Amino acid sequence: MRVLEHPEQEAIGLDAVLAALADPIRRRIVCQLADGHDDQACIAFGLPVSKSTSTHHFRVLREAGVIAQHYRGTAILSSLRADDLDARFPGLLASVIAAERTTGSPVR
Amino acid sequence: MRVLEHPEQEAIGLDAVLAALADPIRRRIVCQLADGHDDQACIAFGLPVSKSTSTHHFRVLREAGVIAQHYRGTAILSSLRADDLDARFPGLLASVIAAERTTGSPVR
DNA sequence: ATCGTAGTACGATGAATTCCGTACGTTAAA
DNA sequence: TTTAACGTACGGAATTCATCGTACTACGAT
Repeated sequence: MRVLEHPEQEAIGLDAVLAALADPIRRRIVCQLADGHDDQACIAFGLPVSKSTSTHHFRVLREAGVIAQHYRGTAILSSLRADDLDARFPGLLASVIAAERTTGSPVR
Repeated sequence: MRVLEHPEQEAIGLDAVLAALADPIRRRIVCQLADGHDDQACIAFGLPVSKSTSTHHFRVLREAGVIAQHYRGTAILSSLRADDLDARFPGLLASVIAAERTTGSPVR
């Protein structure tokens, strides 16, 4: 089983996090995770992009330290690293999610 | 005197704001403005880039709606649009500034 | 053992970004 | 009026990014 690299909490960088959250598709993923959908495969997010592009976006989020991923069978389950993010950048994730909810495009 | 375009408060986009704040030079500008240095010309920020690159970064911040700019003589004074940002994306600017202060590179 | 599903690797492409230097415009000061 | 200061416009080079298709691997189910 392949190993999925995750940055340690102290290694999470503001540049990477903000850049990761600057993309609407990635914010959509984050919002769905925040809604509690951390038990579904990447493919089940219904993103309007190809499978390989989807892989790319999940990887950017993981390498930035925004999400954690682990295998379950052939699927990968993702979850928000809300605690790590809030410890390092207090309030940041919450304000971005709130902003996306109020001004972003509705999902579907 | 040339006109400096600024987006209306309702037209400020989360994509543009996050992308603008994802750059360390631009966060440095924002932090200096938050420190009250809104009475100095762009050139006085002591940025480690050329004059034309500096112009570029200030323009990105202005067009994203993060800062306001107006001429005074040949100089341009910039200020944070903290109220507009907080109205549209509550808490976002504050958390980014706090994050930059605690984890970013110190400004000289 | 075969097949299907979830995701990855790789390479390509086009668009956007970062940065620079040079030349120019506008305004204030000498 | 001449000069200096501040910023812009433009063009170019290097880099990064989002996206895709195709081919592949890993795992589970049949």
